Amino acid sequence: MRLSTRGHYGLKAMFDLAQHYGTEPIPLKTVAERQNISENYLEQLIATLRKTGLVKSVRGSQGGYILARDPEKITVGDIIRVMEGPIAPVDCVSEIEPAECDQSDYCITRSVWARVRDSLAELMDSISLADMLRDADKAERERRA
Amino acid sequence: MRLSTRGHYGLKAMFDLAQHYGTEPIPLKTVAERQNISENYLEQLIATLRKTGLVKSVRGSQGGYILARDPEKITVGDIIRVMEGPIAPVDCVSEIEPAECDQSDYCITRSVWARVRDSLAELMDSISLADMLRDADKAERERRA
DNA sequence: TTAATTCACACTAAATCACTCGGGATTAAT
DNA sequence: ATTAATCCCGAGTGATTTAGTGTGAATTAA
Repeated sequence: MRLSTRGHYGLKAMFDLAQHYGTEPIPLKTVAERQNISENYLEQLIATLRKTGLVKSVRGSQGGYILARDPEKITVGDIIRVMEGPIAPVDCVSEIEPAECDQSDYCITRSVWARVRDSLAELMDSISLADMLRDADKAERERRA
Repeated sequence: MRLSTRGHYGLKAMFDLAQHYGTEPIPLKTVAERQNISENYLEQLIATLRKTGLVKSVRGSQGGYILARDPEKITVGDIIRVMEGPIAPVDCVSEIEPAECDQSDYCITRSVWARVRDSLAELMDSISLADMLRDADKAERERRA
């Protein structure tokens, strides 16, 4: 039950952009340095985020990336689905196009994985980037207190 | 967020043994055929289950495998931890020995994955093989009705 | 014109996955 | 005592995925 670095880094990068939402575009290099991710690799990952409409790019000097919409309207689930594919502990309970399975009618393990899938999806869909910003703020205040 | 076949097949095999708990030992061949898993491969997997004390084996002719304890006392979480390792969407929130991370103090994405881990663990620990047997029973009755 | 940047695409070493295979050890049944 | 059924063990393997690197072209602000 692990995420690959795609999802892991993807969320980090999106959170970084959320922390600078509303300002100038952030160059990838900056995000990569701040989040400690290989720039070349992150370039590939953010291409996915751009193609699926989660971020927008500004080309040329002084360019960079910005969130495509308000942090309130982007959830962890959105990002993970884009970076890792549909939520599916096993193929036969994929959110989209569940794989055929010889015994799907009476397979009880399948229903366990469906519950796991739903629980994962519900949790990840309930956390927005804005929620994370608020948590970061709170943690920051507590650290200073 | 996928399980490998280790966890998937592991649970299937354990559920199969649960369905025959209290009778003679079940030969691996039978489990493999019923669950549609390669016998050679399942042999490897069940070795893990035996070494960690979830099943017991009876060697020799008429031998096979039996659950090491009551289905009520074995949870999906027990099986998945044995087959897939500690629950950990990302290494820095592993249930055991979380990997060091340069920014663990203030990393908000980390706290997201900790919540995901806890939610996964709570759900999987709450489902026992006995629960699954009851569900199977219920489904069976409904199918006949 | 230059420097900073995104964008596209090809490549790759290492790890993991999902097995197969061969053969030895143990034991019930005959 | 022999046979057949079974567990047990370790080695090997092809395919896929992972986590990158590298090269160079296109775009644009300064």
